[in-house]
Amino acid sequence: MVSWDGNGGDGMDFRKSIAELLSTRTGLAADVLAASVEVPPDPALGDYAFPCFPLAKTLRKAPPAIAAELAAGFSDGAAPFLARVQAVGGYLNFFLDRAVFAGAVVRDVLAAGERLGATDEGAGRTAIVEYSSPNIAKPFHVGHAFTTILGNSLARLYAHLGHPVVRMNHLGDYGTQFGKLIVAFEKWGDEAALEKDAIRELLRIYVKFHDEAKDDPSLEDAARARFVRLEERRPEELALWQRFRDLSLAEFARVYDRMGIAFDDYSGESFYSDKIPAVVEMLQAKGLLEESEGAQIVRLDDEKLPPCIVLKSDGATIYASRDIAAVLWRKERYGFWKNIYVVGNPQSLHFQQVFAVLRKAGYACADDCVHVGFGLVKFADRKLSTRAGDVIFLDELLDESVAKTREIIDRNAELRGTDMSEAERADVAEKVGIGAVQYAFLRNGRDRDLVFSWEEMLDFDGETGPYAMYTYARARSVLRKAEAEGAAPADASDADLARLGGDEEAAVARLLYGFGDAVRRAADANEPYLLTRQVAGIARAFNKFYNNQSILSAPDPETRRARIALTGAVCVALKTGLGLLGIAAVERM
RNA sequence: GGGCUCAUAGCUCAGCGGAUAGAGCAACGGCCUUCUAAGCCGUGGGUCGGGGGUUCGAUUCCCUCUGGGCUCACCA
Repeated sequence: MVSWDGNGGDGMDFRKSIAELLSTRTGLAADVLAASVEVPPDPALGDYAFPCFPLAKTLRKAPPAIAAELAAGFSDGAAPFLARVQAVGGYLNFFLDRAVFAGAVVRDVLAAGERLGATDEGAGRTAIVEYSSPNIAKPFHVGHAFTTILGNSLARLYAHLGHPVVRMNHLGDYGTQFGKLIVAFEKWGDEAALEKDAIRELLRIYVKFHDEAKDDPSLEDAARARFVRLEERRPEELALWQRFRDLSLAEFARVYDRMGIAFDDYSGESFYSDKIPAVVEMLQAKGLLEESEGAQIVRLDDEKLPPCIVLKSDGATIYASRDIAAVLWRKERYGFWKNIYVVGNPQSLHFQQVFAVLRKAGYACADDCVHVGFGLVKFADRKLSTRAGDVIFLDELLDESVAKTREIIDRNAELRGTDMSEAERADVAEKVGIGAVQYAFLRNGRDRDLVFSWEEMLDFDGETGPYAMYTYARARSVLRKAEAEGAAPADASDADLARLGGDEEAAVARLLYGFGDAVRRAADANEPYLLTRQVAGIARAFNKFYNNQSILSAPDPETRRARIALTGAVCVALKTGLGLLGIAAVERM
């Protein structure tokens, strides 16, 4: 029997077992063979396949002949987990014993529970994930959704793999813009409006400032002067800055709470500001700094990158110097294994420069810094623009989605005659509506630009967040009925589980089996969509099973117990998978 | 102009060098006296941007061209 590790580790590896069987028959190294063992495009062709084409040259035989010969070497009982081995063309196809396979998968998924796919391989290796990082006093719009949702999922994935995780929100809470806000608030600020809706009020006076500054350049000077005083930590300026920051954070927190997102560290730009002089000194001491056009720069010609500006010609710091200081501080504070930046693709060059400067300065940790970029969120016909007022607040988007969900819930409740309370309807609408938005950002690879469309965002048909959540709710509904009749997933015996040999059941089992691998691949590539697809696949396979087979009215008690167990395993996988994407599961919808 | 990135069905996108290129949406046709129809089943739909090359085999790797997007010093 194949060794089996229900926690999703490397134990239950049929590919490896097959490679070992092939190794004894061909004399080739098992790990080399494992690399070429693949999964056929159609399950009817088998569960695994070994292409014999590469052997043709060394064996001086036609691939189909090699496949046929190898197949003959696999007599019945070559391995207990194999039902049969068949040569088709140049391929050697392996069929797993379905009942053994499905039964083993279901048993182990149920045993793993919410630890499905979890490992402790990351123990002692801290992963820092920097994400969201909004600017204080600016609207939190859909453009911020990508980094926030993506980063949240990555943090959860790393934690699932055993890494200590530090979730960092690198707030944009410093700079001349605060001088502007201080000037603008003293001139035109509205106390009541600030208390009521801080960001809208701050945005209003910020826009007002720019309008007025066109006719009155002295405003810009005043703003610079106030920022200098802020840097000197004068009480008056510091108090206003602190207030703007606190009020903004409180508003951000509302959105974060709704999405189940939290941070361990809110050290933003202001925090690193006093750590920059030491960095400049260090670069100077290492002879890396150079003056050019009045600015202090580090040349990166040998890295084939444009020079990195560390100090502006007026001596002020710039975001590159802040980010360099941040890496060094984080290394000292957390001793990170990986320092991950979930920041849009347009900043790719910036991070290359920052990492290159650190490398030149001799810091090995530069190689542990990773920029995880992603595409822009834009409208079909134009860019998202704060200035043009073309923003959709993330809150508004969530509200729309929740409202749409609520309509569907009410309609369905009437149709089905269910007894959902007002409180439950509200709770479910909130979770499903928000899950739909989160899912939309995790459905595809992160590199592509995401064209925002209300229509698509609020379409809950097909492969969407609500689809996966609906499937879970449906499966839970079956289990509740089973429980009411005294049956539970854990009741199934090995003999019962041997009944899971049908096409639909095997398809579900295959996808459940791939769960752990999907989690690891998603983390390795920093691509949560790899897990999203696995979750969607499990949901689709279960729906197909659900529509074609009876669970509670199965033909016999053994099959019924087995199918209840399978349904339980699907619930475990869906809830765990959605959780890793940052999406809540609901019991009814 | 340099760099990065993308180009696959009408639309949005998957596709670790391997079998007949897949999914969802949209379109069309079916399925609620039986476990939730936000579901399931079926049909149609493709010169994988163009051209070379490597390979037993290329949507996948290399080169080149075309066309988008982002970026290239004092905003982040």
